Amino acid sequence: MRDEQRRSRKTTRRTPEDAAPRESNRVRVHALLRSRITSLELPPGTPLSENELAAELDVSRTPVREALILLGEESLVDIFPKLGTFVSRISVDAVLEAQFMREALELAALREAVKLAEDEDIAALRAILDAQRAAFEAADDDLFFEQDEAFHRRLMEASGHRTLWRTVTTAKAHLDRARRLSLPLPHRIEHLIGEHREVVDALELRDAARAEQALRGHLQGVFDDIGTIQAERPELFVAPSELPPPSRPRSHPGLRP
Amino acid sequence: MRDEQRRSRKTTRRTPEDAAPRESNRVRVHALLRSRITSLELPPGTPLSENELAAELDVSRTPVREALILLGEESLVDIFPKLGTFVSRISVDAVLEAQFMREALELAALREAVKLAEDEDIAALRAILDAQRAAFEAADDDLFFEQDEAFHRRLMEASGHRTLWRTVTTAKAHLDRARRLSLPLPHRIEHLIGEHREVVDALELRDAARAEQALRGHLQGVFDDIGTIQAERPELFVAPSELPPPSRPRSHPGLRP
DNA sequence: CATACAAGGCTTGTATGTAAGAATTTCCGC
DNA sequence: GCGGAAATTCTTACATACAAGCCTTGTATG
Repeated sequence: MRDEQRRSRKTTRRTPEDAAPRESNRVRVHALLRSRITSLELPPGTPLSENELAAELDVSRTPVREALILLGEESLVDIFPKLGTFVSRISVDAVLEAQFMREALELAALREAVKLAEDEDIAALRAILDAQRAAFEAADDDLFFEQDEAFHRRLMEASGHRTLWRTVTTAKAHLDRARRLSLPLPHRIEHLIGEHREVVDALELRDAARAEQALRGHLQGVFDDIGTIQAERPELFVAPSELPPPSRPRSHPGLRP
Repeated sequence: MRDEQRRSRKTTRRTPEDAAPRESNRVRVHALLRSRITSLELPPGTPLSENELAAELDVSRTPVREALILLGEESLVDIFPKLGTFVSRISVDAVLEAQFMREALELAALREAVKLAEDEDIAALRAILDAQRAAFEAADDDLFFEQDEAFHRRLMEASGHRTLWRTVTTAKAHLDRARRLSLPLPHRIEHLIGEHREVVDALELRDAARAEQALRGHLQGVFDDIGTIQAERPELFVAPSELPPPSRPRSHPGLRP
């Protein structure tokens, strides 16, 4: 199984695809697991065994382990030495910090975007808005989330800060997991799109105060939903300053379909 | 951090030493290298070989490698696959982003601290100020830096955001390396202490506007110094959007005394 | 029946071996 | 002397073997 990776290396010639130095297994595994966690395909509490993941993904333990360490650094998994690794439960503390951080960074960027945004930026944002409405009407949750992410990312790019999105992404992870659960509420969705539009409108008019107010309200509104979710799905959360190491179940639900 | 989570198990007995479950080699190596890099003991451009580090630190390559991957994630080292790993040069882009991020987060926290700070917080901050002045008079650069860090950290704690400091720390890393070089300028130092004091004064008076203005000026001033440093020590910097993989020297200067 | 206890199976942490890329050096043909 | 290919030697990426801790569970013993 694992021998397939050894094939096709001795190439003397270089096809255009080869020019891009195939990303490492560690990066791939990290991206894959991250996606599965933030999409709730792997819900909080799920045990993640290095051995099982290595077998499933057909790589050795090494890149899997390295990916898990990185996820642990993002607090997306909890690693208990000699005991096990688990998808982290959603911590109210972590969500609060993430919300604070996101608000501080996105608002600061917005203040600069008001001064710097070009027509091109406005157009790109409006295009994302349209795509998001289309996703809503098609009831495509995944696509809707993608476009939501794209909107905030593009907004930050308009402020000239490109590398900063990475930091926001890390902070967003815990928020996103909770938000996924709130999507079934259909009235929220249309509201979200309207809030996005208001930000763009204010941005186009170079109205810093209004833009800031609109974005702040938007981010706060998203955050408020989380309280509702916690009441409905308490098992996904962990109370502040309490973190019980989950006992190790023999079965690993959710890993194999 | 994540270490104290293992308390309250089925222990029949626990000696005091056992209570602290000896941190892993990976964590130790990571902390050590990070310290050496931010203190400029390992200057930008220094090659870091997994084998050499493992031999020097008397561990295997595995924890060394994992520590390097984490440092790469923080952009403190650049890993070129199959080529080598090097202490990253100071990127003007990265410094700009770090400065922006730090300013956004610390100012947002300060706005909350004005509302929340207790007498105890003010007293702690003033104590740090005294210690910093003492370090200045003793011409102890390392201690001065420690107290500078302690000041900003304590300020953020006063805002109630404890875990956020970790994020700021990551952002600060690049800034700190540059700032280390500017310390020899003695007139700056006294100025810094004065700026710190002004922040505390405004905080005590609950004067949000003045506190914000003082902290913003302080952070900006620190940043301005970096331009001077870059002119004096260009070899430590890398121009924006240019990243030449450094050729691999046969000797590894600076690693062994 | 209850309980102490040891064995086994899981986990992560660490060490080490193997593969393959990239830069330098060497050496051969001319 | 010079050019270029091959050998050398470094590197990281990956695979795997071993060590040590923790939990479950079967079992013997009171």
